[in-house]
Amino acid sequence: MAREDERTRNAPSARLYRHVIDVLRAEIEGAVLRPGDRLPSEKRLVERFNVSRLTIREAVIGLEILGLVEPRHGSGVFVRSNRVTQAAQAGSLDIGPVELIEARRIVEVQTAALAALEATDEQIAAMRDILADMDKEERAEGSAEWIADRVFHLAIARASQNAVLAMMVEAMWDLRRRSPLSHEMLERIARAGQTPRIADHHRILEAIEKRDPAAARRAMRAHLDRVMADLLDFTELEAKERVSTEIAHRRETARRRAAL
Amino acid sequence: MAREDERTRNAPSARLYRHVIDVLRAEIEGAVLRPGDRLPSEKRLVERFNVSRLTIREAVIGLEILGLVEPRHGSGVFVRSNRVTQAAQAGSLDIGPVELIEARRIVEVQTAALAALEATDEQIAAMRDILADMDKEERAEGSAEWIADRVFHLAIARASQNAVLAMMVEAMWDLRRRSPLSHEMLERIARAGQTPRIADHHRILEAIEKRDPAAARRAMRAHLDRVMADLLDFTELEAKERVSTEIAHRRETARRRAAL
DNA sequence: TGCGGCAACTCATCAGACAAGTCAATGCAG
DNA sequence: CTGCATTGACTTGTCTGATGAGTTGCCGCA
Repeated sequence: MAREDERTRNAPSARLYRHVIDVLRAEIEGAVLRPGDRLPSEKRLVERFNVSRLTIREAVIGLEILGLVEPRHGSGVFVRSNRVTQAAQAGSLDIGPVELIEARRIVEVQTAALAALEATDEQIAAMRDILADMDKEERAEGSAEWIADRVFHLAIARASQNAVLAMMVEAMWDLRRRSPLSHEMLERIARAGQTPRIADHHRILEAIEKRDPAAARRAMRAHLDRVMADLLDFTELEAKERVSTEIAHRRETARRRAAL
Repeated sequence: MAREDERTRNAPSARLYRHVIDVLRAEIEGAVLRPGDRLPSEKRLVERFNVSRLTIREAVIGLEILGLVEPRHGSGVFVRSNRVTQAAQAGSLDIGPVELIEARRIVEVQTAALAALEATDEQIAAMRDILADMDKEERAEGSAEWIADRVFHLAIARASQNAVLAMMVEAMWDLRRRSPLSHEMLERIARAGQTPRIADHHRILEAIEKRDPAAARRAMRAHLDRVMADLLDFTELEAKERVSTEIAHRRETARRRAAL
C-alpha cells in the first residue's frame, strides 16, 4: 500500500556504477570511443574514476547489457558497432512509432474482420455516430482528432466480442499517448498528412455493416498501411537531415585526425 | 558461419552472471516472483546458485538495467511492475480462456513469423536453452510447466524485435495468470492434455532457426489451434458433467420434495 | 628467417571485510 | 498503557586482495 509512495520517494539511485556508465556511455555515443575501440583496462578505469575494480566491473556489465560494449576474456572490452541491435537489446524504454503501427496492424486487421462477423446492431450504430462526429469535428478544429480516432478503433475492437483483443488495442493507444516520441510524431503526421483517414474509416465501417470480414480486413489493412507509409516518408525525411549532420561530423573528425 | 555455431555451443564461455539473470528473469516473467515482491537476499542467492556474491550482484545490476528489478539500499531488491499489465489489471473483468487463446493466436502467429526473420543468434540460443530446460523439467516434476511455456513464448515475442508485440504477449500471459478461470482451466488441460506441446515447440524453434517465416507461422498456428481444440474438448466435457450433476441435483430435490 | 614458448596483460570469479541504510522489536520514560 | 528512542539483525553498497584462465606479443632458439 504505502509501498508505492516509498518507491517514488526513493531519490535518484546514487550508485557509483551508474555514474561510470553515464560517462562511458556518453563517450561511446559521442564517438570519443568508436566502434571496435578497446576501452581502457579495468585497472586504468579504476585510477580514472577513483573507484574500486568492482564498481568498474559493474559498470562494464551494465554497458554490456545495454548492448554498447562487448568484453572479451583476456583481451579487453570493445565497443560494439551495430546500433540497431543495441537498441533492440536494451529494454528500450521508449516505443518507436513504427513498432506501434506494426503491432496495431497485426491486431486491428483481425479485430476488424471479427467485428464484421460479430458486431451487434447497437455497436454498428455507435460506430456510425462516432464517424458522424468526426466528420463534424474535422470541419471545426482538428486539435484533438486523434481522440475520436482512438474511440473509433476501440469501438471496432470491442465489437470483435473479444475482451482480450479490446484490451490490447486500448493498451496500444495508451502506449502511443504515453510515449512522447510516438505521440508527437504521429500527431504531426496526422496533421500534415494528406491521408484521407475519414474516407478510410468510412470504408471500414461499410465493410462491417455489410458483414463482410474479408472486405473489413482489406480496408483496415489499407488504412494502417497508409498510416505506416506516411510515417516512413516522414522518418526518411528526418533521417536524411540527421545523416547529413552525421556526415559533417565524421568529416570534421577525419580532418582533425589527418592534421596530426 | 561455423564460428557462430562454435560460439553458441560454447556454453562455458557464457559468463556466470548471464545464467543467473536468465533464471531470475524467467521467474519474474513466469510470475513466480510477482511485482512488488522482494527477491531472496544476495546471501541466499549465493547459496542457491553456488556462485560468489559478486556474480549475484552483477546479475542484479543486469536485471536493474533491464528494468525488471529495483534494488533499495538496506531493504532488498524488488520486482518492478509492468505498465501494460497494470493497465490491463484496471479493467478487472474475468477473461475467458477461449478469448485468450484466440487473441494469442492472432498476435503470436505473427510474432513467430517476425522472429524467424529477425531473431539474433543469441536469442535463438536462448530459446534453445529454454526448450532444453523444459525437456528436463518435464521428466522431473510438471508442477510449473506453464512457466517455462510462458518464457518460451515471450522469448519468441521478444525476438520479433518489436517491443510493442512483446509487451502484448507478456500482458496476455499475465492476464491468464490473473484470471482464475483461465488459469486453472488451462493448467488442468495442460496437465491432462495429450498434446505434444514439446514437439510443437521444437517445430516452432526449428522454423525460426531455419529463418523460415512461413513455416514458423504455420507451426505456431498449429500449436495454438491444438491448444484451442483441447480447450474446446475439455469445455464440452465439463459442460456435460455439469449438466449431469445438475440433473442429479434436481432429481434429489424432487425426491426430497416428494417425500414431504 | 621461422617458430615455439614464455611472460605480461587482460577479464572472470572468489572470499572476506566494513560501511551504511532499513526495519521491527524491545525497553524505557512519561 | 502509550509514545518514542535505542538497539540489533538483516540488507545492499563498496573496497581489498588473491587466484584462475584466456590472449597477445615478444624474445630467444634452431
